[in-house]
Amino acid sequence: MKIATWNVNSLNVRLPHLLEWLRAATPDIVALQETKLEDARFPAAAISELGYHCVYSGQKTYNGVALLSREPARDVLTDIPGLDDPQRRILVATIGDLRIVNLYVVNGQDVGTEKYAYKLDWLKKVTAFLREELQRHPRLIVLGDFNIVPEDRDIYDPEAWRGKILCSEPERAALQGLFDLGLHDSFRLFQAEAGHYSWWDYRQAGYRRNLGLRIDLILASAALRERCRGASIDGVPRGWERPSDHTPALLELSDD
DNA sequence: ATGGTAGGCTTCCTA
Repeated sequence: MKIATWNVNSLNVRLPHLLEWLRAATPDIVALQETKLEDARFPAAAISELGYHCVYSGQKTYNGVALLSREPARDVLTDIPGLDDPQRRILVATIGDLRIVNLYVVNGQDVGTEKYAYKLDWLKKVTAFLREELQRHPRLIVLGDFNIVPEDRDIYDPEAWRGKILCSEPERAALQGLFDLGLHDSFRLFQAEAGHYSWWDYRQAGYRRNLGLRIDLILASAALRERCRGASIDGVPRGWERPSDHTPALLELSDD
């Protein structure tokens, strides 16, 4: 089965891209971020026509997460213990025999700002939740827009970004905290090369110049590691007209 | 140090 994550940067604008990509890529589970839609405006009908069930947690203008799946989602959570957050950034559900956690991690704006402190606090609380969730659900997938560059090989110019937002040591330490729970960056189970990216800034012709970052990740728990068959980034949608600034990341998992 | 582009219901905020 294929599991994917994609920050669509407005599902209202990107719905045609999403539908085209679903037809082409035929994923079984898709986590979306930055839908920027209130739940009443979620385009469930258009998506269900392609054979997907939808659950979503959205808000006007900002944030918003959704899960699309061939099988219906069960035991859905939009809020987690210890994190009282009006921002819609988390969606947890059981799909088949997998527990899925879709995250739109806080961007953090700039190191040292209020939003940066919120990012680190948010990550601390989500990590505590995931530690518990792994006890309840060993077959756990945590995926989404992490807004953290894991390593120097995941960014076009590591020296220019050293210590900056998305690359700072406290952010990388927070991501390492997730790895320490036994969650594996599935892309790196299959690909060691530098130069594979999932996001390019709209500004300064970032995509044309390939000034990319790999910040969209699919983490697989230790119990799922043996079922991982391949991981990839589908760069095609980033090249379409009026694209999201992110492109989808994928994980292929065997059925058992 | 700043600004560049994109999306939203906006005369700026977020990324």
